[in-house]
Amino acid sequence: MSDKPDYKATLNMPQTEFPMKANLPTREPEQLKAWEAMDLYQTVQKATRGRKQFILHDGPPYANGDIHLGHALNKILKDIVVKYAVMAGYDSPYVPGWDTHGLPIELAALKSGKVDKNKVDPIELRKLCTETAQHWMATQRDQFKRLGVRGDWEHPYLTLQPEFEAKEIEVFAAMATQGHIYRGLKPVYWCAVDETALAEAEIEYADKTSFSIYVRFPVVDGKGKLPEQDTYMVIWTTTPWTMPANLAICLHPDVEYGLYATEKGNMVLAVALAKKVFEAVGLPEGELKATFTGKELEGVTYRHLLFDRVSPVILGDHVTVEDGTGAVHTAPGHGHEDFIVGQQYGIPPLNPVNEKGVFTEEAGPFAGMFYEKANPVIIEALEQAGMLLAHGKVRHSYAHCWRCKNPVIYRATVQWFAKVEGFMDTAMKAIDEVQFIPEWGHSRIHNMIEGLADWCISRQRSWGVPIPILTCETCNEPSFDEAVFERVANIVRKEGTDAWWTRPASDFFPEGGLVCKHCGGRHFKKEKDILDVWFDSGSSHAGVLETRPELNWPADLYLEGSDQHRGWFKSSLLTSVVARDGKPPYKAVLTHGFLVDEKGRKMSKSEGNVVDPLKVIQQYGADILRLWVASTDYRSDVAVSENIIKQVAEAYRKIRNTVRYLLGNLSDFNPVTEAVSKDDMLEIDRWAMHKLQEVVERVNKAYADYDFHLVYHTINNYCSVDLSAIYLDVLKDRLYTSGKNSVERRSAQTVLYAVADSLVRMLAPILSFTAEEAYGYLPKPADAPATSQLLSMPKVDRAFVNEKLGEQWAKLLEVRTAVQAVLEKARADKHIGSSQEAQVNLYVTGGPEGGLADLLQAHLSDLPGIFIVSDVHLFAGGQAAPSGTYYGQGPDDLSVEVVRATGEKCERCWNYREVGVIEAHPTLCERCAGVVLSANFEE
RNA sequence: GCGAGGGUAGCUCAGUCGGCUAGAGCACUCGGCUGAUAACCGAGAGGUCCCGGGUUCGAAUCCCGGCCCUCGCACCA
Repeated sequence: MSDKPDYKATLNMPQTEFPMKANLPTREPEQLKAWEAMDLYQTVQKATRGRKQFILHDGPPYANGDIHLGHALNKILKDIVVKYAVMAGYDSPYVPGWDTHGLPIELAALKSGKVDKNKVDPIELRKLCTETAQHWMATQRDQFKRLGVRGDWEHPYLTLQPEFEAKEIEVFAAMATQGHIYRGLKPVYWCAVDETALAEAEIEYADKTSFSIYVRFPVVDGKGKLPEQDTYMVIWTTTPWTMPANLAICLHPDVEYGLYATEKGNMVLAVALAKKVFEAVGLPEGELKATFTGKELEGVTYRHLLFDRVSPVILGDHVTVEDGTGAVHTAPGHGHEDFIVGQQYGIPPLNPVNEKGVFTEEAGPFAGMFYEKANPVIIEALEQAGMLLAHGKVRHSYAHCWRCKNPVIYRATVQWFAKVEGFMDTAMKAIDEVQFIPEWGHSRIHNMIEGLADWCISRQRSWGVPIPILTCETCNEPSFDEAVFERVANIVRKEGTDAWWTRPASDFFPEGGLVCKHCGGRHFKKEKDILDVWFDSGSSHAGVLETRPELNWPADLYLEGSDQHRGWFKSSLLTSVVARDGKPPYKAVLTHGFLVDEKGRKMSKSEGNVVDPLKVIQQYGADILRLWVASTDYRSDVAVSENIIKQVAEAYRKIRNTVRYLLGNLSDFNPVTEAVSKDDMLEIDRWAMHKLQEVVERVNKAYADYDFHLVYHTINNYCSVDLSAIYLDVLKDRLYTSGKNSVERRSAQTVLYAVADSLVRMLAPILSFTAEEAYGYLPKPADAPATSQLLSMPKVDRAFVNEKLGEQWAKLLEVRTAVQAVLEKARADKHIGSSQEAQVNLYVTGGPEGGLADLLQAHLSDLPGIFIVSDVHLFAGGQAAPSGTYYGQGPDDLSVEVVRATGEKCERCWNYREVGVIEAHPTLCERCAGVVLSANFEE
């Protein structure tokens, strides 16, 4: 031994290669490669085969564009659920999917310029669409993988896969053969310039100047309420060209209508609007002769003078008294509400406008005119017929085609529908079996289905699954022949849906040909429309759960944003209850909210508050994004901003450092051979084990309840308070200065190992990268799995649950807090610096048996360690009160005094003690000298 | 307009059979340590529990009425 012994070298300082700096953006991709190399997904699947299943069925995102934060939120939540399920003992396969058909992809393909929009062959276009969809699917797949999401990425499901399409056709067939599919007229947005129907998504609103006309219709049958001479219903409209299609006038049942005598006859209009209307038509306000509710006027009829047609007055809740006359011109062929209310009264839509926007013969004198050009002509005709009260111009918001920017019209066209009425009750009954999380999801979807109109499932496009209907060329009646559907499904299963376009209709005939049930015709044509993409994704429960051997129908869980109550949850439910015997496709539905910024505003490019997940990954790492997801209560809206991400990154560092410190103190610990049994543990270590059980219990419950933010907060608090600020701080002296193999040190390490091991497990579903990294540094038994993701969740070890111990230590920690307050006073005056420079005197008057005095007395030898001071003196039984400069009150009647510690600073443990008791080590306290001596002896 | 959900420190969240002075972590400020060191420990400051009524001895919590935000629907004749 040299003259200047290096006592620091005799300490057991933490040692670990686990880096403090996470450097996630570079480390994570390496981890991903390692997972790829070990085929993580299949490895987990193999290891969990045969267990009880928990199937989360992935809702397919639309394969169009890079992922945004909403995607990331959704996929990370799913990943947490699935990883927890596996760790909780289930076989939980995860097959991700994509929605690959539909308009946005078709438009993107058209926009690519590789095909001529006006003369493109459907097959050519569909090929291009396939490429577009595949491209984005691959892009998104890589981005999802980068998030650390574990799934069967090599075998995802796509709605364009033949097997999926065949199943979808079978679902359609089931609906059709049960009589739930029909063909009908429905007004859709129509661009007369592009000559195509437009989806809602292709509409944009812009200001437009329109005509504004007031029109009167003479009453024919007043139903005993209205006079039939010189009496008129008065309406207002901004679209004169829809007058030829007028088939009704709609009133609100509860609005008050007045019969006004004017110089132009008796007029019926809403009382609330009378003043405005008379002003607008330039008449003195008429004399109010009688009033009626709308309801009382139902069934009154009036004459359309341009077409000599008698039509009814009907009722509708959509009527308001904000504009117009309170009596709404109703043309079921040209308006959505008009169509619906018309349906209720059995008034079929009249559409005298062709696909070019030109009036047909049905429009009589206006036939051949472009609808917009007809406006002034019609106004003139109304004037001639004595119907026009006034005309002017108005500027208002109006729907335009997003591609050609021209105003669009509503136009009734032939569409295919699912008759929801036929299975609405079944659907509502089915959801009673479903668990909704949060619970309000049930009423939300219930209300939605209750008010559901028929589902328009046809689209006049090429990129999708065809409606597999053959129509008789002779009588134009559709065939619902089961054998045809079966044939289509079988061919599609082999060749994909291109076959519908490439093969002749006769290829889909059953053996022996097809005969029209109505006219006996033998020639059929193929339906040209395709199915709504919601029908695609709505069939995924059949197309995926029933076709993959590792999955099963129904799913245990669907997990999507709350907008999917109206979307995927609904469409899946509707197809399922029809095609699968009234059963819902899911046992539980979990929803998350939407992304907003710190102020609660939705994310939008124009607001500049959009957070890009790819950038967050680049800057902070996927684990930060994952931790952010876990930190939020996702059931309501989820706030995110640069600032919030930064804060999560801070919390991450705390957790990481805690884990690092644990690992550092376990570098020389073998949990198999060196663990200390419970009975040999120090009391504070048993208390730490007790606290760990509490945390494990709370975390398990939080996971099971999908309360991931409680997992986050529990672990965060645990790391900061119980571990870092209390237990680990107290432990330092013992870990560093005790003999390497002493029971004191091994006892602490036994706890630290349990804590580190549990933390890795509890964190694995959330901080998948970091948990895996830490797992690599954790001492492990020989049979430990190759990945942290195959560990089980820690279970509460009842042997360590000790409520009494918990209470006692809660009290001791209260005393500790009081001591720290007094230490702080002494420190503020520079009386002490390190707390080890202090001695603490505790004054307490005995109190009841088992009271504070007893508690302190029993733990007297532990107290210096707990307070991290050099000495503690206890004065129980009413001895002298504190007389020093630094004192304060503790719990009960405890007084705390801080004085400078006596003795000298031990060079090794820095406590103030009597040093030099053992001559060989004149600067060490007796304990340290002993440790050093026996260490030398061992060597 | 209708339906659903939400509003507690700067941030993320606890807190309901109504009950101590509304809590935690982080961030912030100040201090300590220098044997977890781009760490660690301590202390402090920080709140009109969205607003206004009501019930009650007592309301973040229950009731009524507003405001704001989010999702969905409807409307824009």
